[in-house]
Amino acid sequence: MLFQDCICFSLGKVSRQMAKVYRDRLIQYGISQPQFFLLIALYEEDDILITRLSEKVALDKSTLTGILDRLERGGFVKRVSRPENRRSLYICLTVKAQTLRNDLTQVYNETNQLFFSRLSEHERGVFDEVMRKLEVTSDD
Amino acid sequence: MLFQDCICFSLGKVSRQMAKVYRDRLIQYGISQPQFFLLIALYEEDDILITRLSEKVALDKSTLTGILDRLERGGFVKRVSRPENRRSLYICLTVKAQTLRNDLTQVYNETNQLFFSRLSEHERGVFDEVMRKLEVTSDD
DNA sequence: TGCAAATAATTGGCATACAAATTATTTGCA
DNA sequence: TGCAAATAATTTGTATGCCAATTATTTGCA
Repeated sequence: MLFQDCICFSLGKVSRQMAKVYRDRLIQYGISQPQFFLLIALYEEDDILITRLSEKVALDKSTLTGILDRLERGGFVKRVSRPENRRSLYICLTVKAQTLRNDLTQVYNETNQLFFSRLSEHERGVFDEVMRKLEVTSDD
Repeated sequence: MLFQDCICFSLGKVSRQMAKVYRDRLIQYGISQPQFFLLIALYEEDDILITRLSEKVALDKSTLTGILDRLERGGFVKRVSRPENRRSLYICLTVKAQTLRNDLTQVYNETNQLFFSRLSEHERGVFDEVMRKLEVTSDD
């Protein structure tokens, strides 16, 4: 089988290329693409547990620790501890992040639209279905 | 737009999940998924320049430096310098890597087949076309 | 021919990304 | 009630992955 025919390689390649498009558009805001996706996830659902956030963005909790460190250092989020359960930490958007909400949401929509618009209605439907079918759950 | 509808997020998520499937199957050979893909690319075309290899696998040359370091340390490849051009380095598979060729090619084909088989003939065609359309060249 | 520009690869710096181990806290059951 | 098991997050270690800068070599042109 030719190298280019590998689904995993193909997905990874396009994924990296697309990430760069986001990177270039996010430089002005001082955040990376993974940090950006976390903020978008938090715009959708603020004040949530790290474990919940890690499920949402499909990244290991230990990966989030680092990204959240940098987002917190940049003043975009805060780790909030509540007395009910001192084990858990809630991630909350700061005023700074709220202020950027419109801007970042626009980058989010426009960039996705940039790629989305290359596909026909039919292709979009099939693509979604294919992504759903390729998702890995608990099997090999 | 809902978070899950972002093409880039969707691609990255599935890409990471699929990488894990390869990872689990490669543990026994002592190589990582990126190292594996490099070897597969070399099985297809051995004795090639690093620059050529980096185009083939769509990774930055500086990224390859590290992966090749580890492959070389593991005895899978060698950096070969030729007198015609002392700037260039050719990457060559070792006997050890050649010996593993059948095994690794089988992992490569079987794992891809695992995912490929989840799609219908039509979906495969559309998927290829979509990946082609989403590739980023020199535009935003 | 000589030297600036181009090319090939590496280095250094930073940010993911995951797995295994660890810490702190809470649960649940004997 | 007490303590083992479960849970939440972090830490540690290793490996990507990219970019900008650097080193070494080769090209090409004035």
